[in-house]
Amino acid sequence: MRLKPVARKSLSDAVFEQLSQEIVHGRMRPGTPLPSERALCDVLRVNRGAVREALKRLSQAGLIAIQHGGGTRVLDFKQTASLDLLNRLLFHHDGTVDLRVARSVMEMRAAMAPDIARLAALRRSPGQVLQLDEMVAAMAAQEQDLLALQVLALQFWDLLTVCSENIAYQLAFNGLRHSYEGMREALVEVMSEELRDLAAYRRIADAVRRKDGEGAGQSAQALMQHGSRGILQLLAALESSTDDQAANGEEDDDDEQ
Amino acid sequence: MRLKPVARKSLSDAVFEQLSQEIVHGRMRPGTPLPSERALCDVLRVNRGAVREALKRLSQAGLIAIQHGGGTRVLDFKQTASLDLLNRLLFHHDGTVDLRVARSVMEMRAAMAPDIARLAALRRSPGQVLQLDEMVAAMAAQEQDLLALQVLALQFWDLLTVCSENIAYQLAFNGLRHSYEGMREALVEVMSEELRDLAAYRRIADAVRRKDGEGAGQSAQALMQHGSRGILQLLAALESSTDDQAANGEEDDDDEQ
DNA sequence: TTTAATAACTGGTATGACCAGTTGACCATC
DNA sequence: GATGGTCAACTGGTCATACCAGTTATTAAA
Repeated sequence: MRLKPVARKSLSDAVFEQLSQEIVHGRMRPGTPLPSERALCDVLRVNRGAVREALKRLSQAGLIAIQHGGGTRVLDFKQTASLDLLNRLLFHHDGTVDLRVARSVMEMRAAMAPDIARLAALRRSPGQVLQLDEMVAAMAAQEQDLLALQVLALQFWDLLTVCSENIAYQLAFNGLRHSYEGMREALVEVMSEELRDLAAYRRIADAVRRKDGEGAGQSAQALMQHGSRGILQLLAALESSTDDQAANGEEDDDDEQ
Repeated sequence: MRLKPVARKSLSDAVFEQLSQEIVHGRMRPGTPLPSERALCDVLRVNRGAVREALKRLSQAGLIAIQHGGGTRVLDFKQTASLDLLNRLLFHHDGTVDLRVARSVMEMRAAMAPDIARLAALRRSPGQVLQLDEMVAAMAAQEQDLLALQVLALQFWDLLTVCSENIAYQLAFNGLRHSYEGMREALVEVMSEELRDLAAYRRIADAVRRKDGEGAGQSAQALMQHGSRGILQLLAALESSTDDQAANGEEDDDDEQ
């Protein structure tokens, strides 16, 4: 019997959740005016303060635009939202994972990792080298447990990102991690090849010790490649079997003129 | 006579601004408990609703953690915030640009651009090819005006990111763009070499037309490299001339053991 | 010493009033 | 016909005052 802490949501959280889902899943198109705050109070049966707190958060997240006296309208979140929206986009309303979003996350991960490793090698402190060694040792000790390896791998990359001394990478990593953790357990099998490749993590850590930026980058790229392969294959297979939205033309087109 | 819309901030915006600056600039360390909502009302001379709206936004931005009944404390934003915090980090309290943050943005940009171009080449629609052509043509027409070129280049990359059909890249690009626009005019000179290299943009657009992912990626990498060079040199020069916080040891160390 | 009740915090919700900005209809003016 | 003023009916923004709900340190009882 595995019990989890009961989720406790404040009213404004619930309002935020409902409205953001409506917007993100396309039930409220960009440009659509939102009901007035007082109208939302009526519909949602909460006080105006709760509604306002939620609207302020939606505004900050880039989902809506509020104008004093003029009303509130839905924005195109693809142009205005930031990475922390990923975990909301990751799941369909039925709880299944949106594979296009998952693929996006894996692609971005693969592009960033080599440069993170490269910079980490150039800028790491001596103490961080030791931390990386401990990390790799911990992974070697957990070689059997894929889930534990996955967590450790995440921590490994977290540490490497800190070593890179690049605040943009750190913040982007935070956003990616939040969404990645949402699908982590679902991916543990397809990523087993990457997770078990302890030698690759070793190579990265060694290159970082040598301050060998290129070596670290290449090792990271190799690790990402043979790790992402399985996922991309899985996604391609699932996509070809679910051609439900294939309304428009497919590949091998030429310029229409 | 160039007039701009007058800036109008709501109270909760002002509160959010003040508190986030306090946190981001390190005057409130992670773990520090915030004053209670009622205490903040007293200090800031605003009603509790305004304070609560601001706190909810700070919580969503990953800067604080609110616990019902338990109080509110400051988080380590480097571990919990997302990319949209960049534009707040970019400026010191005196208004000058934080060069470490600027360097981070340029590095991340350089790492993402080649993969964005690669994916765009693989997934673009015929219509998007035409849009890219128009974009390059518009840049050729503005060859003299660096500021206009900079704006167009930003739009070029925006379009390319849309072509990549990678939602993570799109969201990350939004975050980077917001911070980039904050330092855009300051960088126009150092980036002139990149902005004037219309042939490179042409090469990328052509590779995208040919669905040549590798070609597009390489062209993008080349463009980024010779564009970022000037900036990194500038940053290195400025850093070496301002060695004020060089309390700890410098390079060429070895493992302490 | 341990445990249970409690008082004094904390944040969360509710209500009703009023201030302030926007919009559109209407109207006088030019 | 175009311009600018007036006004009513929206919209969001601010405020004060309750009270509910959860946490924590204190205190009294076992």
